[in-house]
Amino acid sequence: MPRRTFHRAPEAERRHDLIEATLDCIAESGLEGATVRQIADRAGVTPGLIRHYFHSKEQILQEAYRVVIARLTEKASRVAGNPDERLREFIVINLTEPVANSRSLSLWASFISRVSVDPELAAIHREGYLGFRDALEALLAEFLAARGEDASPARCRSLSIAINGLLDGLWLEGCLAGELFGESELVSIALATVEALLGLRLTADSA
Amino acid sequence: MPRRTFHRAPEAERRHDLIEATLDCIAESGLEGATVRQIADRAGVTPGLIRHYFHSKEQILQEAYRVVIARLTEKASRVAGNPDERLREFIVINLTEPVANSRSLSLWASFISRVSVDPELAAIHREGYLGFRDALEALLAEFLAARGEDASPARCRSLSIAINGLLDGLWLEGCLAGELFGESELVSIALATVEALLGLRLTADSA
DNA sequence: GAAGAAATTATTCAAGCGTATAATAACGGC
DNA sequence: GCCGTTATTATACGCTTGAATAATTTCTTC
Repeated sequence: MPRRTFHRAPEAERRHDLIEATLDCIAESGLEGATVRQIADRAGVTPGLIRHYFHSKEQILQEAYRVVIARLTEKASRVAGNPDERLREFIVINLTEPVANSRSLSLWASFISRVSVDPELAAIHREGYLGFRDALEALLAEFLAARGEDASPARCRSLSIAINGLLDGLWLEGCLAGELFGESELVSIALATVEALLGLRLTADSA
Repeated sequence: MPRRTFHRAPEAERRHDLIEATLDCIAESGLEGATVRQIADRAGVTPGLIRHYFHSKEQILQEAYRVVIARLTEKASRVAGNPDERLREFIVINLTEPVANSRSLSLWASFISRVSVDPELAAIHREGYLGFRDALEALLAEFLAARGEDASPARCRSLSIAINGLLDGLWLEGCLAGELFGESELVSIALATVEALLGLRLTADSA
């Protein structure tokens, strides 16, 4: 019985493939479906190889979580334009594809359920979360200042907590049961709510 | 070696104890920590007994999820008083103990991550979720009507989606990192946001 | 093209899993 | 106070899990 043939891949590529395979497994059948054997299978390698690149299964899960968080936050950190457009864009991005879809939620929820158990995951989580809220707070401060409104730290903090909560909640609902909402209904609701909260219009064309 | 002694418990009590033990295990170490043996251990019985009361491990998890959802929603469904007070109370309840704490989140997140995998859990979830949103929508309609405001179905729907999202998100943040927020800070923020959204004050003393 | 390094496979292990079945002890009815 | 019912324990089975180790193939370098 001949050994199966294989090719040696660059370390970065192999690690990337293994993490992608891990995410696929989790998205498809949850954390308990992400066994070393399943992951290896999907990546087209044998189980032993995983432990050649990662100390343990825990470690590959941690690195996979970093990737998930990065994808959930990177898009939003790259908004461009004037303060109006940036704030508006931030809201839209977080409530539409590819940030908002059922796969994202599956991944997020799977990891969240381990955050309270695994301190390492908790650290990764907090870092991503605080970064997200800080970005939103900066956006708000900038926006309010440009409009000549009160941009005091206390107010920005309150507003960013509220808007962050709103976005989280709507994102969750949209991912969980997107078919219950009309096309871009959640985006409209989010924009209207933020406008009511700020007492200002978010013009789409304020260039 | 003598057999260990035991006492025969009424069916309802034993089922209740087994489900509580299941929730304890999940809250403490996640779904993968809730093994038949661990659950039995914590309930002070032997593993075999679990299958005397539940067809399978899947079934005990489903019933445990029903309990979790019931606890997250039952408190809010029992608000009393005039429309003002009821809406206000609904908000407060959902952002304070015992609905909002890290244990609730652990349980919720553990199950949510299985909702996309197990159709039976998905059904249980949807039922609880829709009930919650309907309750909120009814509360809103009542409140707006009492104030003589526009209480059209379309408006109530939009508002309830927004407020539901806000509450979900703030609940999540509070549970995940309660120490980042001041005492009742999230409640204040939620109330202020809802007031801005409705364009009305939620007086605490409008009896 | 031979040699050496190391990436990859193959195989094995002990532990833990959910489940099944048989033995037994507790309790209610008589 | 015995007796039948059945809740509960005890034991065992087959399977999967994460991990460890040894064998082998690939690729680079000279």
